[in-house]
Amino acid sequence: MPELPEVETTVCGIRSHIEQARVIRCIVRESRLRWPVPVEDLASVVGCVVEGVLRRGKYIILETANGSLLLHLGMSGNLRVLTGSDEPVRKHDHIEIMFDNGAILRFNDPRRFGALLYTEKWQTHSLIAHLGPEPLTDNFDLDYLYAKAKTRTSAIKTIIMDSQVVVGVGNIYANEALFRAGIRPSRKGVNISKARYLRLIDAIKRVLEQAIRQGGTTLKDFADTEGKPGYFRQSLLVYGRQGLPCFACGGEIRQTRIQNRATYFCASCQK
DNA sequence: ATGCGGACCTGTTAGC
DNA sequence: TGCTAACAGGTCCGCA
Repeated sequence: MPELPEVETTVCGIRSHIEQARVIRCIVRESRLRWPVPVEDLASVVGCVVEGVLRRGKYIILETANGSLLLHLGMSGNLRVLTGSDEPVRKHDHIEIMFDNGAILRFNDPRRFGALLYTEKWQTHSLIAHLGPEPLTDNFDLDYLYAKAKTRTSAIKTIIMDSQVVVGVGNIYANEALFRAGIRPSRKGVNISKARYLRLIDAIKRVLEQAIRQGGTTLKDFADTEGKPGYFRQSLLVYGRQGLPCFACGGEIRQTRIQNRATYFCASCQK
């Protein structure tokens, strides 16, 4: 489900409710997520104040003085904030984190590709330590990406979806950014000029920023922390549009597979 | 060191 | 209508 904009939307949605609130209880109904939820370790943060709600790549971090919770939404995960009257527990509501101000964080994840982990120091955690730069910072620039891509033999789409190269670019936004940059997803990264990498970096930043402004992309079931969908779907130019006319030239959008992921492009606009 | 396929899951949809 | 297969927003791991 979630790529960077959806995770960012989620983080912004929960922050005002739980920052500076104290964790009073964690309920784990289903511990079989991507990795077993370390129920014992979660006790470390009970009684602690959430001092920061951060995002690194697609990981959500709840920071306390006694360690942090690391949350990943996987493909189908969703976080809701409950405040008032409780809503009934539904299928796949696996985890609940309760706070002293009455707020409840409820994690729902049908496919269970998501994760909840505890770490004393998230910055050096093995899942975080080797991540590439954040795409919306100045660290993600032409010199960096050009140098990085030159060492790779794979398609540019594969390269920008590699979280060791840059975090947060999932399948939807990789397709969208490559269309906006006029680059064929299958083109080898080594065969792209500096000028075109500049367009690509610009396109990645623009598409992610726009998606964040619109609350992410709801294809089927993404919802923000209040249960509302994201509206970037209406701004998708190629994703899911196979057989339909290209918005730029009228040609037919084609679908193929790269790294076994659905890939969409316009053969005349993207070379 | 990089690249690829498989693995982890459930739910929805397309096809017969 | 009903069964089956394919596919879905992610990404780690093991092997070549």
